[in-house]
Amino acid sequence: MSKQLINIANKYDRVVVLVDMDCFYCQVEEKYNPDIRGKPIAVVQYNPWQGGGIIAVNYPARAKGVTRHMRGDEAKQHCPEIVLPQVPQVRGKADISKYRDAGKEVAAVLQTFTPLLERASVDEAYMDITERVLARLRDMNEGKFQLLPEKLLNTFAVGYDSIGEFVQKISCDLDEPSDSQEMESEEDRVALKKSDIKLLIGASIVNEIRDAVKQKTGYECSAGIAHNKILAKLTAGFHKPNKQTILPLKSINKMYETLSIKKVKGLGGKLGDQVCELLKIQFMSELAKFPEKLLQSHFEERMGSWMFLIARGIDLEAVTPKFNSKSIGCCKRFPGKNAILGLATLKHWLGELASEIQERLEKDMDENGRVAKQLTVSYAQQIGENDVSSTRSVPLAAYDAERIAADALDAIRRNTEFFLKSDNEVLNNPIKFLGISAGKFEDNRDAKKNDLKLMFSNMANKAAQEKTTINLQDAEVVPPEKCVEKKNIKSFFKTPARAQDAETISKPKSPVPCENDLTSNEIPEISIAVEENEDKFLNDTIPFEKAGSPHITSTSTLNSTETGPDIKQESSCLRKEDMTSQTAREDYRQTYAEFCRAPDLQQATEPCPDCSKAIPVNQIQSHRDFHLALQLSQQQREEYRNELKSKFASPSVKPKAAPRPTVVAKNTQINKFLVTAAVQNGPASAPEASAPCSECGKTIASDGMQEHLDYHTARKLQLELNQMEMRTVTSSAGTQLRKESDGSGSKRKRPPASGSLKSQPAKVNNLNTYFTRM
DNA sequence: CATGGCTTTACC
DNA sequence: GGTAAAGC
Repeated sequence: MSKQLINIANKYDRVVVLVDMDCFYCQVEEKYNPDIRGKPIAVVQYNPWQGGGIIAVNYPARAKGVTRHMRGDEAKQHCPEIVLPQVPQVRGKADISKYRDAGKEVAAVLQTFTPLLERASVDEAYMDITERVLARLRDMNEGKFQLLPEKLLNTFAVGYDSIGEFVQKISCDLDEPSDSQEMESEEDRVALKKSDIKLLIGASIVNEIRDAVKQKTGYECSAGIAHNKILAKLTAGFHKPNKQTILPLKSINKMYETLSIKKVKGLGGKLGDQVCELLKIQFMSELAKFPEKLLQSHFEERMGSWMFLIARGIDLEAVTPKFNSKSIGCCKRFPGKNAILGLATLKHWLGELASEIQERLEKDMDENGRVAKQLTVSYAQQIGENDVSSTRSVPLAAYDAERIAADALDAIRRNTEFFLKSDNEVLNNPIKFLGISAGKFEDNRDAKKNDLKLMFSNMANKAAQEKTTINLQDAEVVPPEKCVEKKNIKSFFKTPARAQDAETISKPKSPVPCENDLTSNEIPEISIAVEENEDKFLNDTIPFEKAGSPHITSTSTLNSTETGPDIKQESSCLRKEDMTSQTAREDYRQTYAEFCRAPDLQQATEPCPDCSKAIPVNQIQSHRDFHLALQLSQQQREEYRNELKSKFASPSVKPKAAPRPTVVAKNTQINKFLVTAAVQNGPASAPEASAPCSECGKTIASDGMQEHLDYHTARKLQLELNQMEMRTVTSSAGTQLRKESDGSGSKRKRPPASGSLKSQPAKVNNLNTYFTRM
């Protein structure tokens, strides 16, 4: 289920808006602390190092030269009177729920204007307002609506000095059919003009949207108005704050001439660098000189097509309704000497993260009637010089912090063969980053509520989606029945046996009204869309056993196999005190053994004959193998074959550390693989260290690593050879296969947004009187 | 050690 | 499923 695309025939038919809150975190702070309104403000994140990291700067502060990427102290130098509100700190980490809630509040207002709202981040949302534009156009033609100048306050048009100039130009076009210098057909000219009119009307609607946001939430925002998402996003940045910008079709080419490729969303990172370097270009206009095939050959097939189109101002990605995020997670870094060294510390932070997750998941269940089914834990370990990150997923059994923490720990431990040093309390490899996230949400509303009406409504919606129409009626969906029997649901998912759970259940919930209620009545013809509605409803009939089916993981093995009951007890003891006292939490380190422990003794080494570096004696053999492998990588392709064959013939390389059954050749370049191997297992490796295998992710003791990697190398070589042979023999079959898997989901067509301008002769002359007045 | 803490997406 | 990249 990749991105929904619209039909290319409709590439200019939509009116797409990107609403972007101006320095949002600062606005939130200003709203709740009127004393600081209008002053220079930068929101900083807790870290006391040099005054904390700045994550948002308001415009008065920007005027003084304060930027992101500054620390609080530096900001003070530029602007001594600056106010530096702190992101709240809960459970020893930043807590941004304040801003999340504020973002939701804004999105709820936006949603009253169209169900085609796609939240892109906490402070950004795309809207497809095509339907509203067409409706207004009809009203104008019927004389029910007049586009007055005040509807276009704070509006700009790319390529024009003022919006008035743009309006003037549109009306001139209307009057003078002969636009000499361009070789356009009459039909093209009319279409172009109509697209401008739609954008202009769109701008008037966006002004109303922004007014509503300001009036209902107090927040200001900027917006870009264009025919697609990429351009809307780009355009929103042209005039800020509290302004809006139109991108007329005809201005795209001129704008592209000076627009750096790296400004385009998706090309701002390494890919953009690659594009610029490989093609020796810098601006978007230059990108249009390359044929699609060439772009596809340099990059991925899909990416090449995307680039080809966006170089022409075309982006077919649909605005897909989305209000809630698909995953809920939190994480924390432990840089430098903050690295987690001991099991007890690890448990501590997993507990904190899990606790936050539980809280947010419960809130999410209340608000959205859904439950997460998957838990993903990610972590980065320091191994030698570099940090190696991994993620592992397990079923999410219950919204229970202790269970989540235990399962997360279990997942880490299961993935790491030499997790602990011999004393069973100090980690072999320090942890520099920890994250827990929950996803794979399933609907959790009572099956009883799935009455026929709801079913029908959603099936109709599904059918409509398959027909891939967008209009308001079709997008209309019964809003999620929130707050339905949540207690029952909750008690089902919890194991009441646990004392903590009982507590949570009895904890009174504040009777928060559904946020949609606040605004949904304002504009009666629009109702609220449910995110990803189709398939989920079909699953609603599945009985609860499935949803709540106990995931029998080894909480018990956790106690028995590893550390024994002591640490677990210590940890839970500590937790209870932690919850009550902030200072107790800060002192957690004092109680942990690993902080009082002497470092391990160094192991005996011997110089390597090849590189003369000191290598632990028990690793010298594999280290020399490593040199051998490097040599091998420098030889020619033909030699790989021979090398491979001899390698397989010899029994010295065999899969000793049992690999996963589904090892796939990831890097087609063998050199790349060998380089990675060198970095991870090179001479820098600490004695007794273990490392995750760069290929299968499994943690392997360093002295066994080389053999393990050799195994992968051999396997890769074999796979590559196989692929080479396959390609030469059956190259056509390969392409067929790719097409088949690509074509099904991704290129779903969508017919024109109903009633494109072509089908409706716009009585543009009515506009004329207004236009000339501007 | 030094933006940090998010979230999403595409690819393998 | 896991990783890397991207962007706010």
